[in-house]
Amino acid sequence: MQDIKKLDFQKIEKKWQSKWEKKKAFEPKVGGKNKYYVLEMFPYPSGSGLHMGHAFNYTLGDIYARFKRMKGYNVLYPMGYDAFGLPAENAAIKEKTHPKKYTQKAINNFIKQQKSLGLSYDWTRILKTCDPEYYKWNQYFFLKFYENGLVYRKKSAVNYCAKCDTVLANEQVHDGKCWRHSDTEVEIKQLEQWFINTTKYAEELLKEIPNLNWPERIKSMQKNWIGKSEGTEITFKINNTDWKVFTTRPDTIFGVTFLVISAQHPQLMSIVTEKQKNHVDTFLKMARSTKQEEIDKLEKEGVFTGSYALHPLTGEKIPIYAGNFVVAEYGSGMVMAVPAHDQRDFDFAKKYNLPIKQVIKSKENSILKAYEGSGQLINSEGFNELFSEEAKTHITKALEYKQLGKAVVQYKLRDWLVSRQRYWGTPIPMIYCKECGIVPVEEKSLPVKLPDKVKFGKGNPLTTNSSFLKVKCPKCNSPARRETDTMDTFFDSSWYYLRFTDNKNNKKPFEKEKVSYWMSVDQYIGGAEHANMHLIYARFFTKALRDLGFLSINEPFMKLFNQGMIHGEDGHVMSKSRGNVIDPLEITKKYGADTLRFFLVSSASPDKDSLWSKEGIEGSLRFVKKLYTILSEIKIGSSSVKLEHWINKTIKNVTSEIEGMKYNTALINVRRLLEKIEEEKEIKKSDLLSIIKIISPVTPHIAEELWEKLGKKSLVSLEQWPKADESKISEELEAQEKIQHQTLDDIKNIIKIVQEKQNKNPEKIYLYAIPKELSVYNIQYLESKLDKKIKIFAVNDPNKYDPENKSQKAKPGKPGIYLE
RNA sequence: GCGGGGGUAGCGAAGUGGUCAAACGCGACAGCCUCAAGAGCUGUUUCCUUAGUGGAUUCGGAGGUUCGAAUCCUCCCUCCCGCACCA
Repeated sequence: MQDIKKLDFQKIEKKWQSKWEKKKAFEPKVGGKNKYYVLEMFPYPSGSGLHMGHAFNYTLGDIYARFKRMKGYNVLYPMGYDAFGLPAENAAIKEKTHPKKYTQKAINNFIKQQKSLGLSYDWTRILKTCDPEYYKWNQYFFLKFYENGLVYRKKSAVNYCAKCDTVLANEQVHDGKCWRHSDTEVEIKQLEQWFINTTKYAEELLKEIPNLNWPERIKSMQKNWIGKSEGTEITFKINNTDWKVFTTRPDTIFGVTFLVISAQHPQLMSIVTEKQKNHVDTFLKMARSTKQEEIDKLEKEGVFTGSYALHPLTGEKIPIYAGNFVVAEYGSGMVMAVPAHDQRDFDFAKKYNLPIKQVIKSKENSILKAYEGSGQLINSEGFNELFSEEAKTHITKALEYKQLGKAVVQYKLRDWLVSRQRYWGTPIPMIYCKECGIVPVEEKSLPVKLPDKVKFGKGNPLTTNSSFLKVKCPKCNSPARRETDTMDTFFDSSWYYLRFTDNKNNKKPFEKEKVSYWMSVDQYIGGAEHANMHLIYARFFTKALRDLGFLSINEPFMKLFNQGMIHGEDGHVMSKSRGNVIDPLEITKKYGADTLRFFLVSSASPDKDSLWSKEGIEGSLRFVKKLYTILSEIKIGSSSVKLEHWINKTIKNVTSEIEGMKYNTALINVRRLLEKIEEEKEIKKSDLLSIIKIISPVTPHIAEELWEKLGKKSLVSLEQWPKADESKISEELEAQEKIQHQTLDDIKNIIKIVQEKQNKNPEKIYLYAIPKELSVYNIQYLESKLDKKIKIFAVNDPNKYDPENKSQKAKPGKPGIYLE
């Protein structure tokens, strides 16, 4: 019996999945007022297939898409594959196959698994970024960016991962290590690379954050990443050349007693004197060999360069040190040190016996610590008595007047390094000509196709294909060399949501009309790990494309939802090495897709982490079966007033809870409703249909099956979401129901006590209600629950049977009770 | 250090000023069903007390506001996540 039921679910799922596809149920067209775009972060198709996190992510989106569709929206809900990338290339090499083959196989597997979950994607809009039809537009945008000064090539200190064998963007370095290899220190190399001018949009990226309906933590992460600080850029003369220094505390300028230049500063050697050269070299050797982990605990160290700078306001000679604690890439890589008012400078000064000059009044006259707060200026000729805030302005103005400084804004955000020395990515459409220099590929020659035939081994595989490598210069026709670097795959994922709106267009990346209709994405769903990567790049792209006339929106994703993580039964993150991985496909086979979907969204609020549990999935199976059984077996007739109350109340609650993505509590309401239905003999058909509708986003397969069983020819997935009839909701009725339950509990309690204490087994029950409430008690219900005879009297009934005068105990909402 | 989010009954998890000893699930226990097991069904699940009552103690800890606090305020402890010598 068990097994047959399980098999039924399997069959039902297959049946409806193919019906949805045949009937093109989920393929929207441009048009209509209420568009709604639901999107999950598209997956990287790994060879190991879908994991539970994917299943969870897509279930969340699917429920939402189905709900919005039934609410009458024209819903765009597409799926694609972030198919380029290093892991595929490496995996393919390992398996001695081609990345293209490897990826295609992985994608096919993903599609199969996603379909088996019953996800309502518009499969005609599918896209994969490794398709030339897609990456052609990557190249096109790259050229457009180049034309508009948003792409440039520059030699600079870049991050390099030896395991990836390529350079990385700043965002891909986590804690000094490669984002893919947490055991690999990133090396700093001086290389010439392609950059995208993301910092041009730093201010706008920051400014718009408060307007986004995103989780706070993602917003704060982006804010920190962009890292705006306002301050003053001050010029110090060193050997008659200008050196700039950035500070947020120009009010402390009279407290500067030395300067510190970063040990990694490219021009460091130019200010090191002959005499100090040896010292500096020794120091650099030591500083360079320091590992990232040690930097945390590292003491501030430095060495005198031998040079002095002139103080811009006092003209004093200020010694310059090279230091290990100054970040080369931020500001100008050199800082002015004010030991009295900056703890780091203080530590440094103490260590090397440098003077400490107080310029801000502080309450405590401590010499153990720097006073970092603001206050009234002292020892600052011409600015004494001023408070920090006004002093900042005045001093900056004074510097501006002397042309030795200006107010500036600094960001931590760096330009996006996009070139990668790897094969499996979009070729960068550039050509190097000996005569003409860097020449962009002409638009009509796009796409620059990734050649299949390359040798994998050391270095960039693209250099091994000479017919790819050797080209003619588009300008002068002389022999030239093609760029062999490919693009960071985050380039691909920065605009895929736009391509979904018009994925088959082979003349343009997308039609403006279509993109204007569908964008922005109304609900985006994905993990938090992309806060400072994909989500920043995509925002940048949208703004850049807007300014190039492709779009008219400012932000790609208005609402963002971060799902929690599904942990293994042991409480740890699911991982192969821990052996706690649960494969969604296996679960679907064993318990059915509806059960898996139900389980994933019922155990906890979807934004929180939750635990996989065998008992949990089995509990979900029990419920889904029960749901199906009860709804398919209940007699069609009329609904009681009580049932109507519960149905409408449930519709009302479930609607608002799904809207707010509180699927877990929505399902609790459904559970309660089912209990109420169980207590009934029959139900009105239209009520039953409404119930099937509200369960259909979460358990779509059994919903369709039940819908069909009731003689419906349509798809419930495309039906109108029911509206709660407020007039049927009666809190009074619910209160009365509570009284029944309370009375039932009371009687049971008394029976128990009587049985235990008096060893009697009462057979008859007498209730004494206050006259007004006589009709509130449902004697039939109570009798059926207790399997005993019950008589009810009004407390003032002169003929009542009440040997122990229990009627005196009666209160509103509580009858007197006598048993015998 | 900075920023964000948590700590609720055996476990998971709702609840953000009264209707809260606190939904729901899981587990556990008891009963029914059954030859038996599972499934299913019914009930119990902070403690004491009790013919349905009354009381005590609970929502990380300590204080406070309030007629009233899991919910608001202050301080502290603790866990998770992100950034981190950014001048």
